[in-house]
Amino acid sequence: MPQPLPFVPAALLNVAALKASCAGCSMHQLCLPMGLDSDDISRLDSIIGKRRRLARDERLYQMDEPFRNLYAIRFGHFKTYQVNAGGEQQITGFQMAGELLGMDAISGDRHHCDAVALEDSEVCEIPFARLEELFGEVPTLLRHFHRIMSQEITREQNVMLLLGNMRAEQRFAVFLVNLSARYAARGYSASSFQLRMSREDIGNYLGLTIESISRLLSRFKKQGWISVDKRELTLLNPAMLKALAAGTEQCSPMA
Amino acid sequence: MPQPLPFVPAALLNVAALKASCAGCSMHQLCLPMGLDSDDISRLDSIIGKRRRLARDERLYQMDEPFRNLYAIRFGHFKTYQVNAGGEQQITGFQMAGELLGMDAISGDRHHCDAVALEDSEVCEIPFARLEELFGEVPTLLRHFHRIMSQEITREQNVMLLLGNMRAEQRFAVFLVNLSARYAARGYSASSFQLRMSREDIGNYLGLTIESISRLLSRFKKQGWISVDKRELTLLNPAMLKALAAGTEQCSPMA
DNA sequence: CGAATGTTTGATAGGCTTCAAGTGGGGTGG
DNA sequence: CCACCCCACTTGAAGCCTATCAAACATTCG
Repeated sequence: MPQPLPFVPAALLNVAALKASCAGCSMHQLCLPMGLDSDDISRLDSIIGKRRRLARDERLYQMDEPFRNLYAIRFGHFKTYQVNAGGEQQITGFQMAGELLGMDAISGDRHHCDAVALEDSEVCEIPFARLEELFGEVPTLLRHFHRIMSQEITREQNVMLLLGNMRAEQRFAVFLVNLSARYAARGYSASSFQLRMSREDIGNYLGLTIESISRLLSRFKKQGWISVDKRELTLLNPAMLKALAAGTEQCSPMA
Repeated sequence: MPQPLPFVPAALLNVAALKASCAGCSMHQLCLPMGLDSDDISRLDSIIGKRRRLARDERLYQMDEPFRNLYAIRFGHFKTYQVNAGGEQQITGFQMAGELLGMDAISGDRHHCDAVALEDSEVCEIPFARLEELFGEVPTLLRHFHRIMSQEITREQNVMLLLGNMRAEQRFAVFLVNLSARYAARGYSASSFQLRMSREDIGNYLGLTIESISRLLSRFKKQGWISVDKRELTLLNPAMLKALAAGTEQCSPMA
């Protein structure tokens, strides 16, 4: 089921030309065109390749595939994961509308992980070679691109902190609070949203098992901090969850 | 004690002008100027700020400090770490000569972690604003910079895999093999080197305790895979360590 | 309706942490 | 010069958090 695009006047969505451009995309305030004037946006538009729709579980790219494009998510959700020699996989992130996929492929000219749609989704193909050409003409774009890459670095550092130092309860609270903030930034409810990923995916991302995630959900529910029905989630006590995430509030045992 | 600079003809080192330039730096094949012709290297030289020496345990920058410069390590070693609200710290990386510090600060205009010298070290200050100007004139430099940032992203993804999926033994093997490869790339011995960081730092980085690191060192020594004397380390069975790191070889219990 | 998949819950086990004590080297001050 | 102390490290014992194993339950889809 495709995601609704909130906060975009219907008039804009009805104009095909605009709809197919960055200016008309509901995500342009969060995505690559952030901060560009309309002139520069149209320059960016001119290099954007075709849009690509993916069904749930469809793969956008695969590890070791040659790198040609970055991808901006128009709507939908993705996960990215690595597979090591032993066949174990580690999910390195969940991405949503307005976020950029593929930056880890720049250094080696081939993709370093797999990207898979968690639901029916659509991305903009951004040919990286042409983007590089554009950097010379649009310094604002270049600076914003650097910020995006840097942000990805800090995001991963935060995950390292999570995986290296936190107990299961805190990890899970961080995960929920993070999702909440990102939905809020997109104009969705901060307290009520749908988990697009399976319990197994969450566990893999957080360095825990599916059973642990299930138990955490049950415990948080029993404490009255959240309510869950399948993948429909509501944060009933965001303050407590934030305190848990920050480490202000103590961890209680899993039993 | 300052590190020796290997593989640089003494003639070069004796010319002060060259010594102070990227062209004369033993790390220019690994560092920012990689792949630049001599013309572009001198352009890069012209924007490089002052060199800065740091004593062991001295801090290069601190979290939340305003971001002005990237730093290229000329010699020595650093660690970078985050501190969360609860005061817990997580080391996000160990950096050595030829590597770049501070890229995580671009997105927020302030440093996202602390950087501390593990021994007497020297860095080149690279004013980021001037570097950005130079990007417009030297596309090769820009492309290499993107590769460096992307490489940092993939490095962190590998750490996420390590922290999320691996047992203590495998983590430690990955750590040793990684150090070995980086020293080899710098012309040092791949099998024999000094650990510049404390056991506690290693443990913090790998998501383990100092006691676990100590036990791992003892076990690896007992197995004949390494020899250790204080911080002097020799890999006696690199193949086994690589197999452990890859997950090909099974983990044995810690007892 | 039945098989397959995803999830929940319980019992047990194990790997690593925590707590504790001891070792050893380097530096300092007498 | 040497005794002392401090710090980093090592080693042992016990406990806990989470994984693993197992089974039941729910849901989806053919």
